[in-house]
Amino acid sequence: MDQVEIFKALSNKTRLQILGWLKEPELNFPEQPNADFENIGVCVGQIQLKSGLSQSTISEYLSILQRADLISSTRLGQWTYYKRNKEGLKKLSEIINTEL
Amino acid sequence: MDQVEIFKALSNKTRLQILGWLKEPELNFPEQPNADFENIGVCVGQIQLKSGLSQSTISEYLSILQRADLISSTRLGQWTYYKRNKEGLKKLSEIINTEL
DNA sequence: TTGGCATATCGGGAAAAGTCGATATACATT
DNA sequence: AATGTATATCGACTTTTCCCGATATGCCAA
Repeated sequence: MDQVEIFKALSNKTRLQILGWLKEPELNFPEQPNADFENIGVCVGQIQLKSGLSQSTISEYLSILQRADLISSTRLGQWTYYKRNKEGLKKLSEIINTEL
Repeated sequence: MDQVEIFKALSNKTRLQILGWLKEPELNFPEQPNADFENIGVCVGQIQLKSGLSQSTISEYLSILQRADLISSTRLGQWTYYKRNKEGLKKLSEIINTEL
């Protein structure tokens, strides 16, 4: 994954917020039946609702974050759940500490 | 400083390279008379030369990085020297570790 | 198998970023 | 004061990003 793409993914207010929300899903999203926040994540609809942006925009933003390895997704039935990707975030932290 | 602006500053290949070069100036730039790399930094002309981009572009890139608190500048005579800003980089690392 | 949701993808218009050459400014030397 | 050199700013053009509505796809229930 290109480093520039990681920073591009982070250079948007809404996308940064999404990552922040996913860090503490219990605080930022309503209770979810049949899907543990920690293991599975938060579904697209909830994230969209919270963001106030259109469905298509949020879907695209999530895929940008995923391509940058900052989040990962799980499909369950008709829902897609997204959660933080700890490895990707750790790698980013290392880039900053060792290369910049 | 807005977090988004920090990530925008980093979402460009050349600007990332500049930060990398400034991390180890002795390895990346020729000897400089009258200006210690550690204390004062590297002058704009050397950075431009190494980047291959135009003078105006590099001047602007350096000011983008400076506005994001990632580098700082010192004017000495007709030269402006830029160096890494450790505090800003540390703050960035903390943002990633605590907010994302 | 038809209809209804949830999500993804497509096409596009507006705004921002990338990058340049030309010009301005600031300082140093003669 | 005039010239030369280093850097900054301006104006313009091209490319990319933002964000939307419309449409497609995938899955489930009746």
